[in-house]
Amino acid sequence: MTGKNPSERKELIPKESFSEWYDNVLLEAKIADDRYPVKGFTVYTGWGFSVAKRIIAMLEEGLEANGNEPMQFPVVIPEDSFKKEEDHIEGFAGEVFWITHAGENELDRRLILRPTSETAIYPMFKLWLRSHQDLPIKMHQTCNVYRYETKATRPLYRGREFLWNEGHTAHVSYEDAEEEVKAAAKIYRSVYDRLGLSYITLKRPDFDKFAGADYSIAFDTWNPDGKVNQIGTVHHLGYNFAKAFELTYEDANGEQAYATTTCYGMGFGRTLAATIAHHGDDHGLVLPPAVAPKQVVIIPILFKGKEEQATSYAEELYGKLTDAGVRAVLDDDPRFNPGDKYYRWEMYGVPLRLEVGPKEAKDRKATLVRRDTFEKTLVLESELVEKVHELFDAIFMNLRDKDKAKLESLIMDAYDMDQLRVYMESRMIVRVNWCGDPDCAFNIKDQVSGEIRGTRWDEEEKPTGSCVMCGDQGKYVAYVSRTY
RNA sequence: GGGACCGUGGUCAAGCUUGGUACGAUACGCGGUUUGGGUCCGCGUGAUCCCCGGUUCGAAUCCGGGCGGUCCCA
Repeated sequence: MTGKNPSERKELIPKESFSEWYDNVLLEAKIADDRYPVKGFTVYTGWGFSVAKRIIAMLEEGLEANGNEPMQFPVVIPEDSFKKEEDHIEGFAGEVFWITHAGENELDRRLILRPTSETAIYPMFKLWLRSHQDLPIKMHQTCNVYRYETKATRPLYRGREFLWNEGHTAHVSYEDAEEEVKAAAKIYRSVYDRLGLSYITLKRPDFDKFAGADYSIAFDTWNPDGKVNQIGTVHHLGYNFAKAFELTYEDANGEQAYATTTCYGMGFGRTLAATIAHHGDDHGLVLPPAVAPKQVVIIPILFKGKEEQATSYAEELYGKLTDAGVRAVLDDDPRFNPGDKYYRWEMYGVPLRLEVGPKEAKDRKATLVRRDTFEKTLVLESELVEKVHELFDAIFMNLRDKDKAKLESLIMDAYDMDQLRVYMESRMIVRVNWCGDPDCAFNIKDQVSGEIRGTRWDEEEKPTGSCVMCGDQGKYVAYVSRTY
């Protein structure tokens, strides 16, 4: 695409070339701009952040319905708080940003930029917690966290600063916390479901759980490049943090007892990336109507001398849709041709295009074009709003169903290492029998280009043979994949 | 951690071997023309060729060092 031939328009980048496609879409659809002059830090731009905000709102609404209060904790954490829980330090120490100076002076007490907020939150929980009547404590916050990633960074998938929502809760009993884990998982799933994203819910193997957790649940979703994208995690922290931070309360019998805690996080960059990467096509984004900043774009087709009919009719329809609560935009810019506008709004992934020309104006009709299938429907003005909503539903269901079918087509079963290797080479998500021995997991990681991500959490899968690695009795059905 | 590649207008780029301050496209702005799938034409804006040093009359180009970025493998 050197543009040597001026008559040749910019070619669309096929989605098969995912990397190139993705970089192009981020910029063209104003999702994010990766040219910020610090590696691993990305600017969210207008369209992308508008979508992100809608995802954030969905999640926050769910969490608050669950009783999580919204809060905002500071971004800095003192060194001594950060170092209270051993496993936690070990897991994160290598990737924290330190604040060591203020002005010209070295700080007596060094600070870190939160890589996650447990160690910021628990000292406050300790102050707030006196009796069992104070429990549960449930909060959430949407904020940026900082991790000095050493692996290759990629906009929205892996940055050194990323936007997420984290929930933190403290409970009377281990079982209560376990219920909270389930509740959080349900809220997360409902967000992914509304985005039409398919995913697998895995319990991470012990060697890959959150630093300081009893166990970790993760939502892994497919990606066109064959890696899986972890879009959310929920952790039962047992008593690990409660003991380290002395989260105690007086129980009903007047005895001091330790609370038990959970935490969970959803990365909005990755969730947004999944939405883009799953549903997008050669023409650009395809957004689920629920999160599209604009749901319908109205394009008047103007003929010389007849502009007025199309324009005023288009304005009328715009008002009608807006009144009905549809997020519509009227693109009546006279400088561009309809074709130019079609390409542009397709790149933005607007679910429906409404074309109104002299024909429609005369007949009081409208032509609706679906972004996902490009299918055209001619509707009467009187049934426009109703039809628009029907099409939104149809688009959503189509995206969701295609997504599900895609995930299913990527999951393969392998019964020996050769088979596993072959499937990994073709970038599948592979189900294997596993004895549960971490050594076998490490050997698998060593021998193929993927790793054990975990076992199904939401449903039980019974092993069907011997461990793919060592040949001993299989105890679990594990999922192996490439990863970000 | 190991390896490969790359830094030239906002973006994509030619030029680099064989040194002479940069071909284009796209984007953006203005004017006109057109408008049911990227209309065409004209004019214009926009580049310390990543940085520092060296060689040279002269460096985007050659040499040394640095910084930044991308990708692949563990």
